[in-house]
Amino acid sequence: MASQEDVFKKLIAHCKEYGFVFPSSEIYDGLSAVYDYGQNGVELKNNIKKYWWDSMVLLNENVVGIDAAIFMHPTTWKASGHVDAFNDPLIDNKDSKKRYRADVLIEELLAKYDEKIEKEVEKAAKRFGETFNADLFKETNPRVLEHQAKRDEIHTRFAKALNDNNLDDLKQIIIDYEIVCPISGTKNWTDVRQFNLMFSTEMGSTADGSMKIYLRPETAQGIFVNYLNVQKTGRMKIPFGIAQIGKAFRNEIVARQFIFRMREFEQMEMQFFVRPGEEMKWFEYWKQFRLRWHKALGLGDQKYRFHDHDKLAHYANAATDIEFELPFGFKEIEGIHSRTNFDLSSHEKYSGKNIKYFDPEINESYTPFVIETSIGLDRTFLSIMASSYCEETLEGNDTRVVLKLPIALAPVKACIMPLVKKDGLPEKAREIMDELKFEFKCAYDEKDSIGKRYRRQDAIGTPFCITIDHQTLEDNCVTIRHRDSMQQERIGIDKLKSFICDAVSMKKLLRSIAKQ
RNA sequence: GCGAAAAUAGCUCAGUUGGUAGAGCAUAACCUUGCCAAGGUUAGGGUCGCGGGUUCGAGUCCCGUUUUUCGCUCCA
Repeated sequence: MASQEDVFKKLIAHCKEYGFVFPSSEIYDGLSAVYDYGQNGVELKNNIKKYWWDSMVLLNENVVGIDAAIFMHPTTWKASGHVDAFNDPLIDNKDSKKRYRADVLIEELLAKYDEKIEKEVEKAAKRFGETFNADLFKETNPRVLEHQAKRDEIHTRFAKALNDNNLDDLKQIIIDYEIVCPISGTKNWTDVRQFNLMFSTEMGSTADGSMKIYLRPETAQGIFVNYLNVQKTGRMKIPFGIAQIGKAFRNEIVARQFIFRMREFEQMEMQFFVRPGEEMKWFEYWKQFRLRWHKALGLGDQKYRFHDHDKLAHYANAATDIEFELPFGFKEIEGIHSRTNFDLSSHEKYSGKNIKYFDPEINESYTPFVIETSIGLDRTFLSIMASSYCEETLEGNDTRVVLKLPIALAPVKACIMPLVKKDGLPEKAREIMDELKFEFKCAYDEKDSIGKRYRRQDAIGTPFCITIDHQTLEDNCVTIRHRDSMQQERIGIDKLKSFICDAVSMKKLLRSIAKQ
């Protein structure tokens, strides 16, 4: 039996070979952990987006959408805590494989010199008794002066390195003063690296007039800073939600596992604003709603599980992940967080603007609490691809690779093929295609044997193949061949459109989410 | 980031002690067959990931580098 690892490798190869996912800038050797979606990938991705968007915005009358810019005012990220939380110079010890803040290591060294000086002072104090003048001692004792000189020397270099943001100098200090790892006791250090997960760039073209801005590391803040705009212009009453789909960027130190962790990725987020004290009720509601969304895809209920967080982030008072079983184990696909009023309060503080909501029902003004549902689009894409990829052995030891994608999400819904490339069959096939192409994505194929053409469509997950044969010209019926069962049925051309429209519609999925 | 492995045509791979880059599949054209892939003829496609070095000569040996996969680490 093929190991899970092999399955994953095959899936990656399949994604490339059939135009789902390509490595970015491949002709230049690629760019680490950045991928492009191909002709089939983009269709699948767009369908996932539509499924999510419709489930949020159509099924919930108190949820509306926005599309905020990727660039935001830099203070946004101070308020959200992103700037302070992750802006440290880090260094790894290669032996213990432990990571330290370089500035903290140096500060500890300075503290050691302070300790040494204090010890000298204490010793002297004991010797001289009450007549001891500590300040005078510090200024004159050669050992203290030596320590002090060394300390000052380190401190000066340290301050300069920090001021210049010079990581090489920081490392040089660690090397020059022989700082060792507290665990391994060795001096085998990596270079010092700035560990800021946010990508930054300059806005404004003149050197002195420019401003450092960030590519958003999450889409949520675009919703928070707009919540009052939406509430007022949309006459929204709490509880209400704002949905958004968009790119976010994180400069991950280690980004791996294909499109599971990328530096540029897409999120589908909804922030739901509730009355303080009612957040747990809504947290539970959205947990169940979101799980129904996943399960409606029919990938297998046993592949999902909740994972509650023990350690909560600085903004949350409850958090759970929806995990999905990928070839490399159960992994987080979606997070559902009770974010309290951390973000809104913080934006209120930093902006100085009053963004409280006046609740007419209880005649009170308050900062709403927030329940967030945040799903990774690329991870969802991967989970769907991984569980749809299927190698089948058929009669006669024949094999086929088939992508059993949820029909509503398939990139191509139908492939129209004339049985032979003559006798007017191609013309008839084109005629049918010209009618269907207004309804859904169709493909046309007349090359190679019919069996070969079926296999090609199986590989990209096309649910229906429509074959036009000689009999079609007489009775106006075609053969529909089903992807999963490989069964065929005859159907009148006049019924074709409604048959496929019905089968590929997202309505069935949406209905099963709506009814509890 | 550390450690290990890998990189040759779109895909899967072969390439001997260093001696003129190959196969199958795929792609395109034409012919043939016609309901579950792999009939015939022909064509296109590779400075062997990239850069150095050793050598008369490097896909092959050495060094560096990039990318990918795995383990550890990290993941607001």
